[in-house]
Formats: sequence, structure tokens, C-alpha cells
Amino acid sequence: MEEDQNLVSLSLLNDEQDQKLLEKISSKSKKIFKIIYPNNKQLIKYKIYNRKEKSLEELSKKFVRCLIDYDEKIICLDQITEELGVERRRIYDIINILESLQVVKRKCKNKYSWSGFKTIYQTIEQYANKQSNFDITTHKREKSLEVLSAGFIKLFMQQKSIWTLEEAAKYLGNEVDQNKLKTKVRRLYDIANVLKSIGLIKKTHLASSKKPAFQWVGKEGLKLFYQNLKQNELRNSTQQIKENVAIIPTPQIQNLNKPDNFNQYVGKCIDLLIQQQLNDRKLQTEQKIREQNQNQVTIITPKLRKTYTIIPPRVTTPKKTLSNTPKKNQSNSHTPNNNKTVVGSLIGKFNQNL
DNA sequence: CTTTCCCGCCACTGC
DNA sequence: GCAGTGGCGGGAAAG
Repeated sequence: MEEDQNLVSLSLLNDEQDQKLLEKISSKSKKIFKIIYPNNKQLIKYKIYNRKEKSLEELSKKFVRCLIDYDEKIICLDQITEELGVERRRIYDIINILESLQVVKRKCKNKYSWSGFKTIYQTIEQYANKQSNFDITTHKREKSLEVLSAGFIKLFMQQKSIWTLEEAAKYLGNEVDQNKLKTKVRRLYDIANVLKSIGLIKKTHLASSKKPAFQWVGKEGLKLFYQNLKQNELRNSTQQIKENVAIIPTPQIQNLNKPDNFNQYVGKCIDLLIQQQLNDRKLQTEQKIREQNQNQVTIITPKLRKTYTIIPPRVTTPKKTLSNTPKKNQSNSHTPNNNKTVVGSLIGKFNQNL
């Protein structure tokens, strides 16, 4: 099973011109865009790669989003890993950094605790309080991300509010070796990204040299992050449903080939649906390609993936599988529960059609 | 070109 | 010895 989240199947490309166009693009930028012909069908897969979507910042946001409603929660690594659809290693990165904010702590193998978003505020306060000489770095491995992160935060709180990463790296461990320094800067990028994801810091430039740097935002940033999250949550929850229902096309199959069972009907609807959406996407894509006529194309959004969560094998009752669907290899547990909405709506149409 | 930083190898750690 | 952790730096994407 080489199910790759970045693989999206499309069944379009009717004419050769399309095909040529896409091949051209893919050959120019293999990492971003790849075409695979799985079988004799006209089914084409694009390998889509978008660095931003995979960034620690995004992942960290997702991570916190999963936990933000809890004042207390045990985080199970396996679970969260699956939920976020990401390799374990990345979760460690985030957790290690968040540990410096004391929101998460290791409990035991595979288990970490989350102690509520507001503990971040408290931790910040402790950092700010110079008297208490707040130090979580004792008894920690000296080179850990957690320690580095703690140090980084301290720099902001106790020295000045804007830092270049290189500057910070130098300050934080007086490295002489250029390579070691480079590594430290890499780590600081990681840290900066998760701190940024929470709103604690933001990217700026030094006024003097224009060099990229990070600026402390602190509590206001945290608050903003929280509020935005909640607001989006609301908006999405009301929109999501609408979107799913509206997306269902009225089947054009009424008279000619009246489906005689539900599975068949669902299959046809979904074919139609996919066809329609992919065509739209295809048009958009080609449009953009023409516009920029460049070698880097990062256009297809993850939304497309959502479309695919309604492939029959998982929506229908386990009767027979539908043949002649444009594709069959659909990912598994990540598919959200939109399915039900879609199916529900399809049932309605089905009844109406008979 | 520089800046950013994803990815995953493999060392370490604690059972 | 083994599974869970997590340093670490290559090298590719983004700017």
C-alpha cells in the first residue's frame, strides 16, 4: 500500500494536448508534479508537493487545534500521529518545543500530557520574571530542542524583542564552529516556526540591516491566535455542511440509464461529481499554467483531496464494489466523516428519481 | 544568489 | 536487543 497523501488521482485529460502540457510541467519540476499512469485507463496521478503545507508551523497549528479545547488531556502519540497524518518524528519536534512552554510533558512511553492552553500564559510570565530565574533546563539534555527553545524565549523576554536567528544562535551557546552554528540556526528555525504558529512571535526585519528576524509578540499574539481559531471553527462548522450538500450534482442519468440499484446510482453520481469537480480544477489549473507559463506550479489545493473522500467503497454498504469508477485506491482512516452527508443527500435524490 | 527548513538517517536511551 | 526518542545535517524549495 503506497498510499501517499500527496497523491491525487484525476481522470481527465481527454486529449493529447492536455497530456503533453502536463508532462512538460512535470519534467521540469519533478518534485512538485509527477504523472503516473497506473494502468491502461486514462487515469492520471499528480504528485503534488507543497512545502508550506508540510511545514512545522502548519503541523503545530493543527496539533494545538486538536488540543485547545482541553484543560487537561493525555496525548497518545500513535493517536495524534494518525490524526494529523504525519510521521512520528515531526510530532517529537513539536512536542519538544512545546515542552519549553510547559503545556506538554512527557508522562511515559507514548504518552504526553497537555495541560491547557492557558498554561502557556503562565509559563511566559515565569520567563518574564527575572527574579525567579525560572529555569526548566536543569536535568535536561543540554542540547535538546526544549532547552534551546527555552533559551530562545528567554532572549526575547530578558534581552530584547527582536532577534536574528544567527544572532540568537551565537548568543545561545557561543559556538565557534561554523557548521555547528549552522545546525543551531536550523534548529532555531524549527523553534521559531512553532512559536510563530501559536502567535508568540512573528517574522520581521531588522530596521537597520533589513535582515530577516523574529519579534516577540507574547500574550497578545497568543490571544489573537486563540480567537482566530475559535472564529474559524465557527465559520467552518456552518459552512462545511452547506458545501457538502451543495456540491452534489443533480445526476443527468435520469432517463437514459435509469439505475436499478442504489450502489449503481451512487457510483454514477460520484463519477459525475468527480468529473465535474476535476474538470473545474483542471480548467483553473491550466489557466494558471498559461498565465504564468513558468516551471513551478503549486496550484492544486488540498481541497481536492476532500473531494475524494466520497469514493464508493467506503460509503456504500459492503455489498459489491462498484466497477468502472475512475479510481479505486482511496486512502483510509483520514477520510473525514463527510461521507455521511453526501450519502444522505444522495439517498434523497435517488428516491426522488425513481 | 540567500534564506528557509523538510526529511529521515541513525545514535542514544531506558527498558 | 529492541522500541521509543530525538540529535543532526544534507540538500531542495522558496524567496
